[in-house]
Amino acid sequence: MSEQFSARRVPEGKLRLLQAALRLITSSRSLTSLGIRELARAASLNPNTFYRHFKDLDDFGLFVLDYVAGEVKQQVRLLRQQAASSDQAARDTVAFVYEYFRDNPAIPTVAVRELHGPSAVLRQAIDEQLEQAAREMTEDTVERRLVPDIERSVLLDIARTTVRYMLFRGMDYIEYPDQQDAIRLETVRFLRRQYAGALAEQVSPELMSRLMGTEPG
Amino acid sequence: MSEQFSARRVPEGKLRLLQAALRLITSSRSLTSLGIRELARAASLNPNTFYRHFKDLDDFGLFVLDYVAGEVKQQVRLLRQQAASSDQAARDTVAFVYEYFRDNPAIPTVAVRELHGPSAVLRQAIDEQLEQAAREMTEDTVERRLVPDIERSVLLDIARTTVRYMLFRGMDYIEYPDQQDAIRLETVRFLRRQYAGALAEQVSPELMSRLMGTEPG
DNA sequence: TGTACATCAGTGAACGCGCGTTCACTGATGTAC
DNA sequence: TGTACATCAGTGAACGCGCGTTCACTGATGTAC
Repeated sequence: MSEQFSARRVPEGKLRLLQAALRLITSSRSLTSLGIRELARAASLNPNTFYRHFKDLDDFGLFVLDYVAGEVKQQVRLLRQQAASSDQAARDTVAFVYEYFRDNPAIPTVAVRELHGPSAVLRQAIDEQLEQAAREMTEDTVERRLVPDIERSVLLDIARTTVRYMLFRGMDYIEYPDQQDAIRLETVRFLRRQYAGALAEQVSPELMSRLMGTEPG
Repeated sequence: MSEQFSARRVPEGKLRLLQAALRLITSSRSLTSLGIRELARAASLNPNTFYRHFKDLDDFGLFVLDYVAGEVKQQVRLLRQQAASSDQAARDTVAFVYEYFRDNPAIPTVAVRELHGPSAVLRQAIDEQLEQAAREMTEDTVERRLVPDIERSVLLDIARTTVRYMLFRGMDYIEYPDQQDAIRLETVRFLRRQYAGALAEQVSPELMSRLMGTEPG
């Protein structure tokens, strides 16, 4: 029903190329290394159809990334709604994200591969996405008072690290299904350790400094 | 002088191909996506010379990785010698590693790109390298009593995370020279926060748990 | 409501090019006697 | 010590193939009057 409108707006071929890219990425290719003919073949289309919708592969790459960003944004909204309605523990949030990765493996895969990949344009696009995710996570932590009394800049710092941590752990989560419990557990421990450390340093920075052989700050 | 022996053993062409690969990787390519003719061209060699030394590109990839691993091993030995002779702070260790990355950008680049890249063989090889680095770091921390009273398994966990953290921050360190001070500082903070967190949790795990909404562990 | 025309999303054939790989050859170095 | 031969590291030409890209065409959908 509602398909009628959206399906008419986005042409069949464009959609098929997008889906083919996501499939190819998941089965161990990197977005940057895909070819036009390879994509067309995987989408059962004439190679030429590519040019009906995209200028070149960079153009296509950004389109795929845009789609992925949209999906993630939607998922984050969902996550925050759930978090607001119940008092969800960090553990559940972690589980939620990893389950999402497992069900949509193309998303963390493309992110992790292009984050340090050869294309500067894609790198920056991914970086902005991660920065936004970190900001959302910080907001969330503050609003829900999960960890009181930690400076906002420190929270943001932790969020940035955590987002990247979960991204690369997400790849393990997808690849080794038998380790999923362990990965979730380690992730929660990582998060706790970070917040605990931030708290401890606020309580007695000079003790920590002596311990680590560095100046406070 | 000492060159005579090693230079005779490793043929000119093989060396030139290796160097070409490191150069190409640094200037924004990924090891997996290099071509035989591309390598030969960059090394000013006949394409066919490649086959005198390598079976195929996978074979070559492993050779490059072996070389990189050797370089890193040597560097780690150097680092530990320096650390043993002076009582070097974490800050200096961090600086040392980042300077090394900046002077040898191909090393972190190839590691970060192939760690989650399409080739399972290379992924595993990199993973083993990182695991070894984490073990060395843990050894070091214990021997030098940098952070007393933290369980060894927790130290290893922190080391693993730190190695990966420094790898991807290393990419920023190379790419944005004006942010080098900031990156070093953030890295030290990250390290401190981890150790501080581990300590805090050992001191009062139940407080932390209540704070984070998770069971201890 | 019907008709004429434009636009859009697709196909198919063809192009020139760079790729990986093979074969035949060369000159230098190492080894046996 | 000299000579004959094998091995090694390189070159050059040629192959067939898949690639990106272009041109000409088609049928369906949207729009103007």
